Amino acid sequence: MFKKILVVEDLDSVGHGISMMLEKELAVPEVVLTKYCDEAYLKIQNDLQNNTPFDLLITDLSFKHDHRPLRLKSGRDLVEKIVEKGYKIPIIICSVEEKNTMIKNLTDIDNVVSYILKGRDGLKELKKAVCEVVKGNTYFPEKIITLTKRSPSFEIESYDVSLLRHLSNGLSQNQIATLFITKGISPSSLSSIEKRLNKLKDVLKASNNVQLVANAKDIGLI
Amino acid sequence: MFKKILVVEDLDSVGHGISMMLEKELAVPEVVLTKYCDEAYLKIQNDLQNNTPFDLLITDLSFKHDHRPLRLKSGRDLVEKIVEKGYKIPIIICSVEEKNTMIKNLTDIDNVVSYILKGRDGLKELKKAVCEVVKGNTYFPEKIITLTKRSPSFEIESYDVSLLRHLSNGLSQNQIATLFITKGISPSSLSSIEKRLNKLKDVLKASNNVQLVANAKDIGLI
DNA sequence: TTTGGTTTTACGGTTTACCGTAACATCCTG
DNA sequence: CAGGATGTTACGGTAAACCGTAAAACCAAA
Repeated sequence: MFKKILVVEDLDSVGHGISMMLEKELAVPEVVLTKYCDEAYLKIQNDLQNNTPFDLLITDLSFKHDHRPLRLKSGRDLVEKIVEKGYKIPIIICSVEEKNTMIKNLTDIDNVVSYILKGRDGLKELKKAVCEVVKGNTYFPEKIITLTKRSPSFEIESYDVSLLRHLSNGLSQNQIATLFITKGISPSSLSSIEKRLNKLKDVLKASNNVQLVANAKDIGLI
Repeated sequence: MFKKILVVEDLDSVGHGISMMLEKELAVPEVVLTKYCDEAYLKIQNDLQNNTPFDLLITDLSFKHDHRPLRLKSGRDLVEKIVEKGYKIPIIICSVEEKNTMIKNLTDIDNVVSYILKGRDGLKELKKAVCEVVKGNTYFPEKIITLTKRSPSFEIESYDVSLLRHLSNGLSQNQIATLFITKGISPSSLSSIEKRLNKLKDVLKASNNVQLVANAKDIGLI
């Protein structure tokens, strides 16, 4: 079994349930529980540098925001940060999120070895997932597979997602263009960004940027 | 302490956390856990007739629906059914639901002696609540009181919500203006709509309409 | 190297959003 | 009624989004 697992979950009731299961039922010697993604990222980074890395990350997706100013506001942000840094830690996502595009985007990531829907048997499913992952397998319940299969065949790349993200964060198309230029992301011209957004508007049936971002949020793309 | 508590919670991870807390920390001898409101109602009714009634009901509000056909689809239905029957069992509601009208409606009910927001310290709060309720008191956290008693400095009216809805549906400010004119909704001028949107941008910390709608979706306003 | 097709970029024009300022209307209070 | 406070509408200028078209750059195969 895993020796050291990090659980990221804001609701203490859920967090206790999960860590209890890991400790009592699966006899994991070290379970670390944190309620913030920022904190989780620091722990992962820290323990990696100290040569005592986590064997597994179990994370929720949506987190309540309180007084604290946060850099990583969701489990998705955390996962993307880990991928960006090239960390090889396996990740099990445990969420109530059922939007298929969101699930598809996440399960496409190599680190994400399992996606568990919080539900009436979520804890049982999570236990099964951990048992499979420790053997080097992935574990995706039937419901997750059907949800992702049914996803639209339009291929929306990470470029499109980042475009929508920047838009939803209040950047103008022009600002995104200059940002992409400085970051060396291509295409970066305003014209190309416009064209790409037009394609997205077509796919997501939106008539302007506002509706585009709204629809993207509705289907869990961002 | 209470002798017999019924916990109604569909997510097993949360349910385990709560019943564990009640049994281990508060030494409640009998904790019954159920995942369906219908089942909960039958148990309450049954044990009352058998002269072994529950001392307390702890219930969630929103429940996932699966294959089972349900008569009571939410915690609210359950509470209202109990009130309708005149059962005197005290009720603690434990939910993520933060909408003030919903909270206000529920906390006005006599049976509802506490409302706990599931959050980072939800379990701790629930423990406090049970300890107060057993003494015959009610327990409403500060946040609940502020949510019900006083509305925020800037009250977001249904007008604002409809404005945001129309925006998210792809209408331009101009189109919304003409729509409001035909519908007789006031204010309807483009200028007023702009002004109202500016206020909303201020409140929701958005720099343009795109971010405004994105943020409104994030906090569940639309 | 040439060719054809795709992607990226450039540009001009129209509409809409954005942001002041100010006039007009309404309501309440002294 | 006068006065102020608030709410609504009007207008003008700048920035950005929107929507064509077309040139330039890129790439793979002939």
